[in-house]
Amino acid sequence: MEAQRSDEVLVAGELEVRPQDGLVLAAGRVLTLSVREFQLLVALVRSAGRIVSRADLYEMVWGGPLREGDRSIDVYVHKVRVKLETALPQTRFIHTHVGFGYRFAPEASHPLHIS
Amino acid sequence: MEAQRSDEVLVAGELEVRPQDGLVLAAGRVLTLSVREFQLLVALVRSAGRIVSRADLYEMVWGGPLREGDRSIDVYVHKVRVKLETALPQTRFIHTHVGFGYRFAPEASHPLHIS
DNA sequence: CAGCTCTTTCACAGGCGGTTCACGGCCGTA
DNA sequence: TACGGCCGTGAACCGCCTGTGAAAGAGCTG
Repeated sequence: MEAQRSDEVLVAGELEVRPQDGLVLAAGRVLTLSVREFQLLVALVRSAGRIVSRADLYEMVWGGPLREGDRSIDVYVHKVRVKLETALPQTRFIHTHVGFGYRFAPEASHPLHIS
Repeated sequence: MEAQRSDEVLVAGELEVRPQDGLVLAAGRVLTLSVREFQLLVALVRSAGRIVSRADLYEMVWGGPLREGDRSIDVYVHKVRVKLETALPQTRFIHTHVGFGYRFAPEASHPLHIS
């Protein structure tokens, strides 16, 4: 059963998402996202820590099966990344796992140099 | 608390594998593996403690008979070993049994009684 | 209808990953 | 010692996946 979500607040690092209000706060300041961008972010945040396949992500946000050759997800991931990056440059939120999908998790942008 | 049933989690020492999420955690930190590397690791972990022949391993991961002269398994065992070793230097996970195959089991890298 | 924003599609490029090769070390055996 | 099977390992080849800017299409507002 679903949890009571009328006052759901998702927090990830400096990021705060309020699904029912259509509101995103980055370090306390309002982030302006389009509908699709917002839906995608919510889907990712709700799956935080796990890798979500493109097919599942598409199903969650667009509500249908991902068609062959559809790149919408890539484009929107990019758009959301740009906005998150602009607002919180020191943190990376959306991680690509080639062949698997995307994983949402706040991590430092500049981990100690790997040599 | 949330009850998640299909959430199989394989644990071996500091290593944690979540087959359905495509996720591997080493000492709590995300380990990035390619699809093949991940499949191979899952196959090995599911056979933990037993020696698995190359033929069986190939069958499990590649889904077909191992062809004469195919070295893919050796290459991928090496790749996985390198990543596990990098993340958890103090433990050896994949052991070679010459002429038989590989065995997965977390064991200390440096037996202290040998000088 | 005009103009705007949002969404989707297109095209190109770079990088990643799967497979195969090649070389070398180790270990039995003749 | 010489040979051959088995395995470790670095690297090349090449196709596919993903990032990304831009164009085209769809929808909203006045």
